[in-house]
Amino acid sequence: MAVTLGDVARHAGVSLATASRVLNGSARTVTEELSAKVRASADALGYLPNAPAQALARATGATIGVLLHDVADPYFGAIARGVGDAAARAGLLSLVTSTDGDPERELHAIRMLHAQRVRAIVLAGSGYTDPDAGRRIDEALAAYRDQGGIVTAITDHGPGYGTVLPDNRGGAAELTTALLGLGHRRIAVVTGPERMRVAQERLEGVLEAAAAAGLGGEEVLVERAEFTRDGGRAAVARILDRADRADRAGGAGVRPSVVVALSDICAAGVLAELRERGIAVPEEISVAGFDDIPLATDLAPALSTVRLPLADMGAEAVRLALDPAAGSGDGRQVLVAAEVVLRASTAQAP
Amino acid sequence: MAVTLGDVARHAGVSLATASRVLNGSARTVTEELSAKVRASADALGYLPNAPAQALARATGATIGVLLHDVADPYFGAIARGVGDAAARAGLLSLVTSTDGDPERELHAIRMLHAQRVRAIVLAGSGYTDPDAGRRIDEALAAYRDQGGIVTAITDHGPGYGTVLPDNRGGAAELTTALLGLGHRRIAVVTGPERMRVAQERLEGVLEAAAAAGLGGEEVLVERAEFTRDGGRAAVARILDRADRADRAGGAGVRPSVVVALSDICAAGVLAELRERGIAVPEEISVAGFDDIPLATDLAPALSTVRLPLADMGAEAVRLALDPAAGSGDGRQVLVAAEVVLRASTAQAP
DNA sequence: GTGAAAGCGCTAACAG
DNA sequence: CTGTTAGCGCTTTCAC
Repeated sequence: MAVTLGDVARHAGVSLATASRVLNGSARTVTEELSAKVRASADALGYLPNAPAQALARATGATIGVLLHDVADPYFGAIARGVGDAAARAGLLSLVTSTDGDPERELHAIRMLHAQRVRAIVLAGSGYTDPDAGRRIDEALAAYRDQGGIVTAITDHGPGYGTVLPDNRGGAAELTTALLGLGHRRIAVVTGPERMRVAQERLEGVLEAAAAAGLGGEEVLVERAEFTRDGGRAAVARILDRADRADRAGGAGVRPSVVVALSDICAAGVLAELRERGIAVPEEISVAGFDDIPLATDLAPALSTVRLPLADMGAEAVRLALDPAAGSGDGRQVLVAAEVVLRASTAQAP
Repeated sequence: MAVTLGDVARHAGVSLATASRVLNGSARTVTEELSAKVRASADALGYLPNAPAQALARATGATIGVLLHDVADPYFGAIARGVGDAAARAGLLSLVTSTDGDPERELHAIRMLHAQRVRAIVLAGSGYTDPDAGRRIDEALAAYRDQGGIVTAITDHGPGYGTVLPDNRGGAAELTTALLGLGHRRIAVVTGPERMRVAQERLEGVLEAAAAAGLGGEEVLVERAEFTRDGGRAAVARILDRADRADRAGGAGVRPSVVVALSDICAAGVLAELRERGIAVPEEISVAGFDDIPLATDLAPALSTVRLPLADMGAEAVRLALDPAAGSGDGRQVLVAAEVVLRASTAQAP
C-alpha cells in the first residue's frame, strides 16, 4: 500500500542504494542528474520514509524521550516544549512520558523508551533521592546506555550523566537573603517531597542563607508537601494551625511573616489558602515561590519568585545529548543561573 | 550488543516463533511449560523488545501522535496529559509536537508522525479555517489514513474524523447569558485568530446569546488576538484606547462593562492590562475567560470562566482512535459539556 | 502446539 | 559514482 524506497528507485530507474543515498543523506555522493531524478520520483509518488525500518537498519531511532512528572504542570510543560523544539530542530520527534514521580512508572517509562531505541532520554523529573527505587532505575538507565543510548538530566542525577544544572541552591539562597533584607525573621518553608532532588537543593539554599544571617532552627519552619497547588495549600494550613495553637497556648507572634514555597504551583496554593483565611498578602504575610512559571505574575498578588529559563533548559539538555562536544566540566555540565524576581507578594516585614 | 528474541529463544531452547508468541502476545497458544521457560530466559537475559523491529514487522508502531500548538500552554498541556495517560494505559507511548499553529509546521509534523507509523494522530490544536493551508494538511492526513492510520480530533475538523466535541458554542452562550443576567449591556469579546475553529465557535456562542437578548452590533465589540497572554493584553488595550478616544470625542460610557476573553490565557493578559491601567476588576469592568485552566482560580481576581474537562477530552480522543466501537453518531462524535464557573472577576454591571 | 522460513523497508558494506 | 546483497529483529504464514 505505502510507497517504498524500492518503488521510488524503480520509478527513477536507479538502484535501491542510490535512492536511499539521495533521499536519506549519506556520506557518499550522487550525481546531480540522478539525484534530481530520484527526488522527482519521490515526490511524484508521495514517498515518505518508513521510520521504524530506518531505525531498525540504523540501530537507532529518530526520536528522543522525555521523562517528567506531569506535562500539564507548567514547570514540566515549559521544559517539554524546550526539548520538543530542540528535537525538532535536529529532525527528531519527542516522546513524552508523565510519571507523576512514581518510581514504578518511571522504570516502566524508561524501558519503553529504551525499547523504542530513542536516540536520547532527557530526565526532567526524576530527582529521586530514595536509594532503593533509584537503584533499579539506574540499572535500567545503565542498560540503555550500554546499548548506545544517551541520558541527559535536568538537575543532578549523579555523575556520568550530561547535566543541566539550574542554580537551585544559589537562587533559593538569594531569595532568602532578599527576604531577610525586608526584615523577615520568622520564615516558613514549604518544600517538596524528600525524594525530589530539586526540593532538597532549594531547601538547602534557604537554610544556608538563613543560618548565615544568624537565624536559628526555631525561626525557620520547614513543612513538606507535594509540589502541587493542593500540597501547598495543605502545608500552609498546617503551618498556620500549629502557630495559632501555640499562640493560644501563650506564645505570641509565632506566625511566620513570610512563607517561601519552593515551587510556584505550590505558592499558588499557599496564596489560595491565605486568601481563604482572610490573611492579607503581603501586608500580614509575604509569600514567594520558585520557577517563575508563565502565570506567576498574574497570581493574586503577583508572585515574587526565582526565575529559571525552563524552555532553554530543556533545549540545553537536548544539545548536551546530541552534541558530544557540548557542556564543560568532567560531568559535562551546563550551569544555568537563577534570578530573583520580586513582585507584589512580598513586602517589608510587618 | 542488545539481547534479541533470538538470544532468548536459544537460551530457552525453543524456536524464534515460540519465543515471539509468548513474549509478544499472539492468537496462538503455547504450553505453560515452554511459556514459563521462555519468560524465565527473557528476564534472565534482560530482554527488551526492539520496538522499531516490531513496528516494521507489524506495519504499525506502538506510538500515538499528538498535534498541538504548544505543550507549555495549560490548555494543551492538560490535553497532552490526558492523551499520554490513555496511551500509556493502552501500552503506547505518545509523540508530542508543538507547532504554534503554523500550518507549515503542522504539515511537517503530520508527515513525521506518519513516517513513524504512529497508530493514531490526535489533532488537538489544528483548528484551521483557512482553506488554503487546510487542503494540504487534509491531503497529508488522507495519505496517512489511506495507509491505515487513524485520525481523531478535539474540536471539529470536518466529517470523517472521530471527534471529541466540547460544547464551545453552548458554553460561550451560557456564559454570555450569565453576564447579561448581571446587567451587562456593553460587552467586549477578545477572540482568537480567524483560522482557529474553537475561537470561531466560541465567538458564535457569544454573538448568538447577545443577539437573543436583543443586543445590537454596536454593543458587542469583537477584537481578535492571538490566544496568548500578550495577545489578550494588547487586544484589551486596543479596546480601551478606542473607547476612550470616542469618549473624548463626545460619546459617553462607551467603555464595555465586561470583557470576555475566549481563552483563559488571554484573560490573564486582559487582567494584567486592566491592573496596570488601574481599572478595578470587577468593580469597573468584569472579566471572564474560557477553559478553566488549573490556575484560573488563582488569578487576580479569581477568574470566571467556562470549564472544559481538558484531560478527559484528550483521553477520550485516544479511546475514539483505539476503540472502533467508541463514539456515537455518524461522525463518531463524543460530546463534552462545558460548565460556567462564576468567580470573583465578574460582578453586577456598574 | 511448535518450528522453518519468508519477508517488513531500509542501510551499509562490498564490489564494480 | 552506482549497483548488489546481506542483514537489522521481529511477526507470521505454512507445514509438520
